[in-house]
Amino acid sequence: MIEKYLCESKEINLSSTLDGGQCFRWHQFENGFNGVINNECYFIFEKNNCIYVSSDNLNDNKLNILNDYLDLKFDIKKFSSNFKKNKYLSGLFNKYYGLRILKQDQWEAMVSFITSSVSNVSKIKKNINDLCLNLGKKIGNNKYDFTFPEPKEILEFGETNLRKIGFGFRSPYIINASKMIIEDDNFLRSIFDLSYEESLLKLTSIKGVGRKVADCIMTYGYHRKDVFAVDRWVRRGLVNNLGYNEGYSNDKLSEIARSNFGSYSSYLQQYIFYGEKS
DNA sequence: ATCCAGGTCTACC
DNA sequence: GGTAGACATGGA
Repeated sequence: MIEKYLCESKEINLSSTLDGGQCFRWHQFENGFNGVINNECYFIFEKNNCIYVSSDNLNDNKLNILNDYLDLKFDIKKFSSNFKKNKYLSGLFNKYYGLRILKQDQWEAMVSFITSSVSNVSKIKKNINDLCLNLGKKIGNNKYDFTFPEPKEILEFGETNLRKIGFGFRSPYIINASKMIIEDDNFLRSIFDLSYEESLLKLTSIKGVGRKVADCIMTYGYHRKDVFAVDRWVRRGLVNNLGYNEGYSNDKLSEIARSNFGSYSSYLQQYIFYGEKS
């Protein structure tokens, strides 16, 4: 295990970022979190006001991957300075400074957010980790060091077994998504090249993916910053604290917020979500 | 116990 | 284009 410096502690808040509802398989251990990126295990931790990472064969390439995954190049200070006039938003930035949006794997994000519908973070975590424990390959010594299963592996596991491990009515959606990805091996990759509207259309062609889930997939899996996912929590923030019309549907609110905030959308949404939940 | 959870689909107006 | 009801399950 090699250990390397990543950044100062103030640059990233590990618990709100790695365990704040945008991803579901980083696990707290002592002063940090264990997790998997690109089928490799990492431990990210805090020590002496700095963030470090340890991992096997931690070379420059893996360090770059990690910097990218954690979105460390994103300038939170510059971003948040655009909203100093707004009491609610500047309050969120003061309170949760260091919360970042992770650049996650597309397939994992897709399955995770199909699973998220009418669920809660602790149950989504249970579902997603059970899926990996049952179907993933063991790649490390910690309890949750498993790969995320490929579409083929999930398809072979089948709807009945997904129901058995607690995915409920989302089970057929995940099976169907697996089929679509297998039948069109360019499906996931192609979305990187599409406009927002085209991406939305393509993602919502998957059963179980509506606008909200599609927005989450684009935000966390495709790393788009011009996306404003509106769920029941973000809705509360928009309506109660930013003066948005209570009569509007979540879809409409998402559309309006997105046009108001442009490339600031995803990060604003993340701070609002975290703030409303806390 | 009863309610609620990062919604979506279907059927129908 | 908008909306009741159904949908599985587990945590609080």
